[in-house]
Amino acid sequence: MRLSKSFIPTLKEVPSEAVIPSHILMIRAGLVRQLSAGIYSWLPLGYKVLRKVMDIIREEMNAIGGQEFHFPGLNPKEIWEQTGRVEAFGDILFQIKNREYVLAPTHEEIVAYHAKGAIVSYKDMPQIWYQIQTKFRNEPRPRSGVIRGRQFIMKDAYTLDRDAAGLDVGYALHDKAYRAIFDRCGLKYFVVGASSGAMGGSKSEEFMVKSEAGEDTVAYCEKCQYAANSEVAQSVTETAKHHEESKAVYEISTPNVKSIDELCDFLKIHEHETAKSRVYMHDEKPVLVLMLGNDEVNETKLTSVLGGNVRPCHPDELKDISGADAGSIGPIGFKHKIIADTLLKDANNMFSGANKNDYHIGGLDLSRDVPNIEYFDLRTAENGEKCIRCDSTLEVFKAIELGHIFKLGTKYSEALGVLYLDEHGKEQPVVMGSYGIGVERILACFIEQNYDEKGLTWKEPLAPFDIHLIGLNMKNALVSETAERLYISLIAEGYEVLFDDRLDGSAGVKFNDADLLGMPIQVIVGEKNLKEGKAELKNRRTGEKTIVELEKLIDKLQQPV
RNA sequence: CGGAACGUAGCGCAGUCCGGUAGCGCACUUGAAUGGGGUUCAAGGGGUCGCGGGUUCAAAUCCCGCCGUUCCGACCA
Repeated sequence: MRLSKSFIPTLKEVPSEAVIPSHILMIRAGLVRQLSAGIYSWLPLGYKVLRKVMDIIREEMNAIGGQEFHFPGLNPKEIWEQTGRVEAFGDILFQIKNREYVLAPTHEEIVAYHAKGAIVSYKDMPQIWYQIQTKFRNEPRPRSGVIRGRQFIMKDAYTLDRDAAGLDVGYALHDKAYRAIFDRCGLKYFVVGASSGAMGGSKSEEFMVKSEAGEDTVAYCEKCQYAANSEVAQSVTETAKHHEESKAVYEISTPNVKSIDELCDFLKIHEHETAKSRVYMHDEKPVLVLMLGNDEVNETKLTSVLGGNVRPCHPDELKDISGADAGSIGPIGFKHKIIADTLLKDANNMFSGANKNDYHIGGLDLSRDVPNIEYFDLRTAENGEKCIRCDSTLEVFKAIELGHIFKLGTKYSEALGVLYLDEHGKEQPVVMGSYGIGVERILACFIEQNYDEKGLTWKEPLAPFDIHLIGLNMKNALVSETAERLYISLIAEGYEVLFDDRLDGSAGVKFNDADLLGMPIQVIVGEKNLKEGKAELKNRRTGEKTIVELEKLIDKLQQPV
């Protein structure tokens, strides 16, 4: 493709609305342009890469027996009401104003709708249905460019099976296909076991890419590949000590001491000699949660331990419940349920709040002084702690969710009446799985992992072009004739070539554009080398330059770099 | 939804405090020079100063309301 005739608007300056590297570079290299918050237009160069990603996805989905559909983005609201998801999605669901339609944020309902009455026998299954299509979600806060948008392209797949065993097979196939897709795209990723969440299924796994721009926090063990969302991640760390001699409880005057740090300073003690108190409302009944030292309560873990609704108490509720304000609350004399983190199990000689403002207690022995205490894992794993599986060191970092595979079960088939007859003539609900990939996120993540100070650094198979051919001074007849000839023969060799044939534009402009656009190989044709019948090859990634005789250029390209 | 910032030419920004006929750099057009790392010179074109209202002889500038964009947080099947 000739640059002189292409719409590839590059930007020298950093657009002010972009913050993360992939977003900045996607705009600067003319891949995308923003239309509105969380809504992007794909420009020709960006869409070319996106098509390559989609082709890889199609190949791998077809390889596991997937059949490609194209479902409508506009859906009748009625179907969404039947599964209760108009309410479940709430404000995230876009609703059309002048007709009873919604813009589909996902397609479980539509898949179930088409399966109903068409998948009627156990002989009709298994089925793998997928599509690559635009989804709409009214995100309250779009961010990070294409990574979190109000409109985005998703590959979503659905399996229809007769039973759980069939679902296991479909699930495993998708796991395999997803690994193949992300491997082929050249991404460094890892797989995280996720909580089943509100979708109502059993097992789910997330495919994640480490990134500062991520919205999930995960704990990861390099050695044994243990990976978990920090909402559920566990770790091994030092427990509170149990001393031989258990002191009696005594009260200490601690004026203006509120935090654990202040208490440790004031009493000259270690943080692991203290038990921090947090009060939550569990279905409108107070619960005291004790944590070791400064550990924070992991509210996801707390909620799954207690069940029901859990929220932190408001500051003005605390005095009524405990007799003291935050900073002086403790287990002794607390009249409601008390639970503690496992690190505190059987701890004694501990310091904690006295349920009396400006007082703390010492000599706390949890098993002696708190009769009905129960212990659970309630803390959040932190960077540098030990892996629960292999005792190696855990790394905790932010990550972007690229894909999610999910065992749905029969929630949608039951709600919409998608039933089949088994070999005994008995009516059964179809068992579903759903599997998503953020197509644009693949591209954004690839860029997050592949760029330098000059710009993008593509590699096969996502590179929009194999070769960026630069004719330096195209007003020079020899240069332009040679470059034109090279352009034709490179294409004849089967390369995808972007040809900078612009008549104006100095060498510096062309070099910088080529580095910004980041094709793997640059072929540079200029007067200097042409005098000796040579041209230059440059490896964009390594910056390595080689001067080659024109006749040998194509041979040289075919050698591994 | 809570907190904060910003909105002036295609892009990046100054001007706003302290009201008085809208500026800079890049990009663009024309001409010339240059031609291996964003080169140089000259001449140009392009702006309802986000929108609406108010104060004033006079508003990009002060006041009120709205909209938009971004960041932090909450939310995230």
